[in-house]
Amino acid sequence: MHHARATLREQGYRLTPQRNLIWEVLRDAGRHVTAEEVAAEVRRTLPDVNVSTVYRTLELLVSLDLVVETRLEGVASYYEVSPEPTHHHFVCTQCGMVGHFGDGLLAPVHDELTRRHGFAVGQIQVTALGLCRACRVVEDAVGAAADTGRQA
Amino acid sequence: MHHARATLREQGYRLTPQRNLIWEVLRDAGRHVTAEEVAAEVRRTLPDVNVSTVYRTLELLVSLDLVVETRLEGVASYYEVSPEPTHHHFVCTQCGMVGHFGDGLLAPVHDELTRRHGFAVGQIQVTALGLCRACRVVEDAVGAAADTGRQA
DNA sequence: GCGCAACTGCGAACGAGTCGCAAGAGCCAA
DNA sequence: TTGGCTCTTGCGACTCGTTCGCAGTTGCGC
Ligand SMILES: [Zn+2]
Ligand SMILES: [Zn+2]
Ligand SMILES: [Zn+2]
Ligand SMILES: [Zn+2]
Repeated sequence: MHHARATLREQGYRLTPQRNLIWEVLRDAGRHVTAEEVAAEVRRTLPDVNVSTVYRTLELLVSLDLVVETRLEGVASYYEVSPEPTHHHFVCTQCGMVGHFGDGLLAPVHDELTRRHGFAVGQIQVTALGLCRACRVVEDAVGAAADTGRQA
Repeated sequence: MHHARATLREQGYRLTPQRNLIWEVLRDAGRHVTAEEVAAEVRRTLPDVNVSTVYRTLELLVSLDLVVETRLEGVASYYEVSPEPTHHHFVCTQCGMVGHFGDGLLAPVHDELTRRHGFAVGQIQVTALGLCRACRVVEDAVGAAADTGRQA
């Protein structure tokens, strides 16, 4: 288990029931959750916890490197307990499935930016959008019949 | 120069002053601009053009592959006249400079997703955040003296 | 236990983007 | 040239994720 509580205390932050609970929810979720999802889950125990508290706490946890935030295009940010190795995401535009792949695959990018452009890479955000295996099957089946996918 | 007008007409879309102007602004900008920036520039000529028209037109131009839209984490989308080969961006968090790098560097990612995960990649969004060469120099100079960068 | 700064809840505000609708205007055909 | 059909536009209201200010509450060092 992470030492979120310890880290908070060490840094001089107060240990409140809200923070405790938000951390636990996040840790037990074991997947990518939005702030709203966290709030919903948290409220099953503490019904009066406000979204702003959730946002503030998530921001705090992120600043302490206990949680990582991933913003994918346009939609809500996703939060997850800091995973050991840096990773990136691929998201199925059909069913919403989120998958991971390692940062190592981006080595050529790091290289190019560093060597050719003298750019000091802070973080790289990569999100691949597409269709997961399951949805691809469905798509194929459906696509065989209908193809009126044009919009005026 | 692109044939936006021709393309529009060919596809049966009407050629309105708004669309014309929005296209010109985008083409003459020669860089990444947000919808709001486009709107502001457009209104210097046609003061009554509404944001929704700008959004609708940008969406249309994107659908015709005349313009590409790039969403970077959290902030507004930015638009640019379609560049020849697919490319991605690196953004200086200090001065806002935006650079490009080719899609080829992501080949390993494409491979991994396709082969290992059976994922049909639609598009990949990559944005590297960091410091450009120029800002790195400044940073170094400043960093030597002050280092009270902690927030409570 | 006390007190005060840190924290929370609340509600209002934000900013990007979308939508429905009625008025306006391309474009084609006559 | 003139209809006039339909695509477009402007407008205003709305959404949704997120942030903010403030007044009231509470953790925690004393
Ligand atoms: Zn799927
Ligand atoms: Zn993840
Ligand atoms: Zn810079
Ligand atoms: Zn670009």
